[in-house]
Amino acid sequence: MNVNRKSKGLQDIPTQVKDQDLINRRRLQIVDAAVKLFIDKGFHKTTTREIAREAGISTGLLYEYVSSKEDVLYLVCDAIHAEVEQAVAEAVSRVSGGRNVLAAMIREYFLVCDRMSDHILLVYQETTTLPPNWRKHVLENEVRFTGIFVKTLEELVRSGDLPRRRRRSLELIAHNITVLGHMWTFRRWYLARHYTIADYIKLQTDFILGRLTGKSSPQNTSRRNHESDK
Amino acid sequence: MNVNRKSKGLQDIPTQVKDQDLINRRRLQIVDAAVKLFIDKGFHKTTTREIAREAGISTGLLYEYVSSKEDVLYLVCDAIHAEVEQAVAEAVSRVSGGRNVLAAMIREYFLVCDRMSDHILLVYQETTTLPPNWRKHVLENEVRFTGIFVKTLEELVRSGDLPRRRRRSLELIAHNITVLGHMWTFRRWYLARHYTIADYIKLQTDFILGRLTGKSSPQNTSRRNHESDK
DNA sequence: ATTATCTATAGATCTATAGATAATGC
DNA sequence: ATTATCTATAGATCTATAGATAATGC
Repeated sequence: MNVNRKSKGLQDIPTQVKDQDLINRRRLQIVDAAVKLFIDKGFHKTTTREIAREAGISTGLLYEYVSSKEDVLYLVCDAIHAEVEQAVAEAVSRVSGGRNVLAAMIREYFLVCDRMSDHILLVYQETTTLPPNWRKHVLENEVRFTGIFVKTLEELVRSGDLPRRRRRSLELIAHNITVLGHMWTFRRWYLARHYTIADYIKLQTDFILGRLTGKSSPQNTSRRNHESDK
Repeated sequence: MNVNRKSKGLQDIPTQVKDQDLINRRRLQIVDAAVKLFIDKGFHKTTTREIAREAGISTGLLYEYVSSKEDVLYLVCDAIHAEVEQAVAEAVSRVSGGRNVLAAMIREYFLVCDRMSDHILLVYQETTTLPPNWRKHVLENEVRFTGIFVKTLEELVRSGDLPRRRRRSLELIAHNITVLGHMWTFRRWYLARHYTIADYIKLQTDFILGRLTGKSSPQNTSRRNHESDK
């Protein structure tokens, strides 16, 4: 699985090389190689030599594009975030507005979590390895991402599709949705034995939406009709 | 925070030393030292020398009680699990039976998560570092722990306090509860800025129980009365 | 001439052990 | 005599860099 093409992080890190286009290409090689190795053996057990070899460049050249092994990890985390975010944004843009947006968003998001399990897991495990200021940046990415769900929830409340509730309650629910997606990645070894991703989406959507609408019916399609905007 | 005194793992690892009592004491020293250091700097950045020094023994002696640095990590993970489990079991035993058991359990469990944030986070981050068979053991601990909630949920269904639902649905809810406790540990840096642990417990309990009972009232005390057993 | 790349390795570090010493219990 | 402990270090390894070489563009 490839990483996003235009991550912000690519610009943050100093380099000796002048050609911006070359920098981008090389860093993509490096990130792709590193993602593969880190997923396979973890950050600490991967050597800079291996990263360079996998990326098809020399160890020396690697250090023209990053100044430390941790730089590589930062680029990797940032790229993964960008890819998840883009995949979700894209999937969500396909979702027709109006009622059921939330269920559709959850579905698309969980599917991305399923596809990118290994990547998401990697970020979970290695974020603490980053130097503080970069860790902060990675964590802020998480919060920004959660904001997507906050926004949707607020719109649904405004349109009357969801009952009113406090902002902080909505925000926490957005975090819950995000984390329940991640749960599929870090409990997958167990969950996947008992549930398909489709089962998982179905059950979790019921769990999340059931609460919000105040209904206990397993189907979440039977809310107030609101067909006008489609 | 100290680790549990009688973890199973203490027996699993070979040692040169004969005196079982001494083995237990020394390994506790080692685990306590390692927990502190691992939380502080992570597993990989902690050296065996440091562990030995912090435990008040020589590096050589350390290797009489474990055969590798990873052995130490295993002991640590196992001890943390045991401590969390014991703390929850103890707290739960104080909870009066009948209705609201679940809310009370969630409360006690979340409070343990709050107290043991750093420890739980450590297990999350370093489990993948373990050799496969031990990782498996640690992951099985997680599932067994989740079983506590499954059991409670089943009892509530049986007693009629909760509406009927499929076993696999109950099981997933148990996982959700477990993971939402963990969420407080790995999003704490953000959540704690906006919510106290009391807020968190309140909101999450509403979220979880609201769904189960099919009620949207913020109070979860107003279910079918069932005072007879108290 | 300037920029990009590679080779070879200095320097630092860390795990695990071998062999020496101290403590214990018969 | 046996068990526990310590000191000192072999051996392995890894990151990051210095200096040499190749490619590029004027």
